[in-house]
Amino acid sequence: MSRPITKLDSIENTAIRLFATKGIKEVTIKEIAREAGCSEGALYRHYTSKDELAWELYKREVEKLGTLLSDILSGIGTYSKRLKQSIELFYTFFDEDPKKFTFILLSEYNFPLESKVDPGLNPYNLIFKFIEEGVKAGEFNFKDPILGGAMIQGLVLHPAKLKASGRFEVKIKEKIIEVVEACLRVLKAKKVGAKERY
Amino acid sequence: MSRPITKLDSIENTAIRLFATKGIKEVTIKEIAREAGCSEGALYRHYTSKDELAWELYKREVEKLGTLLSDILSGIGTYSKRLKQSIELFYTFFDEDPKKFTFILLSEYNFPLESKVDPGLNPYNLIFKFIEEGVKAGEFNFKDPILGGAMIQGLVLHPAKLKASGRFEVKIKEKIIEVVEACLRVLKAKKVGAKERY
Amino acid sequence: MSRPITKLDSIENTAIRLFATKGIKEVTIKEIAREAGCSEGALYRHYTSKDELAWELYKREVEKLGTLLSDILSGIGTYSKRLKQSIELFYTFFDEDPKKFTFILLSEYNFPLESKVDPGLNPYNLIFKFIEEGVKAGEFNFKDPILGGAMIQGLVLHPAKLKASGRFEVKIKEKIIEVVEACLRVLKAKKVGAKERY
Amino acid sequence: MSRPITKLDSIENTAIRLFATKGIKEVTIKEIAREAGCSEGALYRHYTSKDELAWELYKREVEKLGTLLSDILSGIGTYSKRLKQSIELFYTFFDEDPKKFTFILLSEYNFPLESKVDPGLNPYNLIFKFIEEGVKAGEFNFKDPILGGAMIQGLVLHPAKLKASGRFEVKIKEKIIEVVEACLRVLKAKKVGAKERY
DNA sequence: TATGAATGAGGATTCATTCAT
DNA sequence: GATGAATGAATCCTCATTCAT
Repeated sequence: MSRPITKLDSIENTAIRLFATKGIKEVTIKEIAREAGCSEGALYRHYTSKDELAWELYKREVEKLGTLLSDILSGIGTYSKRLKQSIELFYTFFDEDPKKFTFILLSEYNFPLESKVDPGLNPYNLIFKFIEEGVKAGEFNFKDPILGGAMIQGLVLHPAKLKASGRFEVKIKEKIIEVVEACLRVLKAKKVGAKERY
Repeated sequence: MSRPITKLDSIENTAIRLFATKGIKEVTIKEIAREAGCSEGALYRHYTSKDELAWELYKREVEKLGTLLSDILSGIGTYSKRLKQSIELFYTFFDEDPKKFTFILLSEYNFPLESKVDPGLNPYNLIFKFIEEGVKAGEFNFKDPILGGAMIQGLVLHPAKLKASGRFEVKIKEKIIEVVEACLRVLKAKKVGAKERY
Repeated sequence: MSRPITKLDSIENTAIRLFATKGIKEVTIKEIAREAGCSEGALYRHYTSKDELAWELYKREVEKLGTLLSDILSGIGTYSKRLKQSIELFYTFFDEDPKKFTFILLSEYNFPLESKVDPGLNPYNLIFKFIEEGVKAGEFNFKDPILGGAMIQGLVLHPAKLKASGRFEVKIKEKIIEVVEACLRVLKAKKVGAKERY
Repeated sequence: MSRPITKLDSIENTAIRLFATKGIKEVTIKEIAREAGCSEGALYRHYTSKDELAWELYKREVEKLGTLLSDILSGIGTYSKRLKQSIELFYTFFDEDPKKFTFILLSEYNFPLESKVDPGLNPYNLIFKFIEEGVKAGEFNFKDPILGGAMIQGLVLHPAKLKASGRFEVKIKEKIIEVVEACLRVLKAKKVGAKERY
């Protein structure tokens, strides 16, 4: 299903792997063509430029993730349960290809501001909306849902990013429970008196 | 105080601003020279290459932040208090120059692996060590301090990063209390039964 | 036969002509490209750098000459005869392209010391070996064959070099007999009493 | 006498040493200034450009050698004796500074054709004239004195050049007698029958 | 007068893109 | 359609020369 079947698949798999591993600027058309086993000119049959190629592949992967995420977040069950399923999704995605994961989740800034992923499939948007709904539904207890969403995103993604960069040696999937618990503490816990805290 | 005073200051301020805004690869020597109001050759009086320029500026800024952070984390008071002060530091630093902040905290991967910031001033290292100590001291209650550190880092930095990218419209400093509380919930809260959670 | 046939031939003929005429450092890639009627980038399809281009052309020409010389020197006939044939070879080679001739025979010092022509095709080496053999065989009568070889080399090449530099107006091939005779006098003549000489 | 006394001397000695060792193009003004212990600007007080500096130093050294050579060649004694003295002069000059020697005697082609050493002090010219006179005087027996001069020049200089390039391991001064004898054989010996030769 | 920072034209090289085959 | 040689603009960097101090 995810194996290269056509020549186009092969090009795209090669390209996204290279982009994710080395960064867009560091990958040359020649290199993609060589590793994909096609000519340089062939790439221009499907994409009008290297930048478009990078953007389209990025967008597709983001939206692929966004589709899965959307299915989970709009599913049934408590918000907490769906949050947990989302984190499992992220970390599964991460384990399949850590470099690609960070490319997808951390390189939006590589593209021009006018390039936009479908907002209904933008993982960040989806999480914001989800947290907001959870708060409205009374399951999450958080004053500023946007801030909450941002924090949850960082809390979940940063350990993966550190691992991908080689600075954090763990099996990321073994940490799912702890990460989920941390999220829920952030989102659900009753306020504690300031005195108690410091 | 933060205004360019000498020509070298001007070059460096310009360069780091451009690097932070567009990414290192996207900035040309010509562009730095033009915006700094000097010749291209002048850059090579102080730095042997564009890459060295980028690395030195990056390293300097990281270590500047690391020094301040180290002072706070090794200071007196409870771990919670010092954590709060650290977050205030980050968000102050962020407000001074949001683009620079994300450049400093998110671009280590732009540099060759052998380039290393002084480990005693590496903000990530410092936070890991601090959380670990807090756990040992019994003030933080967390099984895996490395994971805890990674989550805290993401939780604090991601809202700032989103703001810098224009996707999150808040005054980041107004959120300090909420962010601190979230961190403490992650690090201190008693375990809750699984049943209660989902 | 010596006309450019392919584009690569044209590049190489142009390059070696320019290198020989002006010196490697004085020739620019732009200039080679313009005179060869191709783009600058085209040069890099065949050679990884200007220096490699220069070295490869130099090496090829030296070894071409070395091959012909080797055939002659290892041929049949007296040493004197083979010496004569060698000088005919040099001067024929010279007449084809005087600038190239001096480039080949006088520019070894332009290249890094670790760059080495195949020693079995190095004209200087070949001549040294030949003179040494001629002395051993008793046909040449010379105490120090290395010195003898060096003198013979200078004696033969210097007239050509002067002519190439425009300071010596003769048909170099018309001088073959005189040059051969001079060589043989150096290599064969009985010693003369010192008194008689001065 | 040849020690640096003034700052200008120091600059010039440094410059010619560097030019002779590395080649003109490979030497930078900065390098000369640094090694001579003066500023870059200072060089322009005495010379209008680097090329002029190189040319003036070259010219001076050639003419210095030319002056000594002229004294010898126009001196008294047989032509053979004066030839011997000339060779002693060359090899003494060589031993003092082999790199400079080759620079002086083999780099005329580095300069524009319109740059000319005083013809009365040009070593090549002097030798040509000397051989010609020796032939006219009946002491040398050579049909084409220009060719003879060219051969003698090569015969004498080439061993030195090889030594300077590291390809010929001898004490060059110990070879004076053999070189002189070789020259005289070239210039004086009676013709030998062709039959006898080959 | 001496300095050396600053200049900027010029050089080698890269690489996205085109297009003849 | 597919190829990959050719293009040449754009990039980093060098260094002779100038000139403010």
